[in-house]
Amino acid sequence: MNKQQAIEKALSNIDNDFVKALAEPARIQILKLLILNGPSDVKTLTERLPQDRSVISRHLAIMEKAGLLHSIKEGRHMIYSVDGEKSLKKTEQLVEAIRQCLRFDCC
Amino acid sequence: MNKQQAIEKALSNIDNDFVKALAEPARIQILKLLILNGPSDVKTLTERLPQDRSVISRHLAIMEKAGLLHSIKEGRHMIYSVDGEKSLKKTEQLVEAIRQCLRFDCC
DNA sequence: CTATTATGTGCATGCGGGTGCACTTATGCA
DNA sequence: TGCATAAGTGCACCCGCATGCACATAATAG
Repeated sequence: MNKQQAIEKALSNIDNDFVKALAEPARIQILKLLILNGPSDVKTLTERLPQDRSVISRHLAIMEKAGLLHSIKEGRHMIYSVDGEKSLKKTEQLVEAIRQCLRFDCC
Repeated sequence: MNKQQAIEKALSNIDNDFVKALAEPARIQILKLLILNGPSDVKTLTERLPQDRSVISRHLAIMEKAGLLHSIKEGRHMIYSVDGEKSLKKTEQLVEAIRQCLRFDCC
């Protein structure tokens, strides 16, 4: 594998959806609440955030798709919680991508 | 320091400008070219990318402000290159923020 | 069975930001 | 001293997306 292929491979590990999910302050606030209070339903989160319930619902969907959260249905309630394992894995994958690239940068 | 303060402190280490800089595919392409070909001026980068020169110039400014790149002026040319040290530092700061948060998530 | 509650989704709106053109500024060259 | 080249910036345009309202769907309570 040549240099260009190696760099492309490393950069392809930067999950754009994951990074975009982290790039929105409102979503970081949701993350904070979920970590602070544990698994929560949409209504509870909405009561502690300025945005409309529908907005929170959409943010949660984005974050779940990105691998930050997972959800379970409990009757009428959707309980969202941090997917710690997958989040950490994705984050470390990001660091590794950057590391691999920087390894080429000096040569 | 209580739990909420600890989480807020950890999350405040998520540099929004840095994450946003990584969240744009066009900027990842620029990063790729800089790693592959080493320090380059704006014109050279533009010749290998579909966007207008002014667009590339603005992306470079954003990336420099985010800590991904640094630049030196050489006559008429602005030479941009990857700031490996700072990039890696910022990335690891991001992982550490996530790690600290997840530490609270289970308890 | 009906009313209420929780959630998701279609739609319209506004804003941030990526994009390109034209212009300006700075620097090197003849 | 002109002239060409490199880079940054003001401006306009447009797209993506966050936001909120209204409506639809699902599920529980009475």
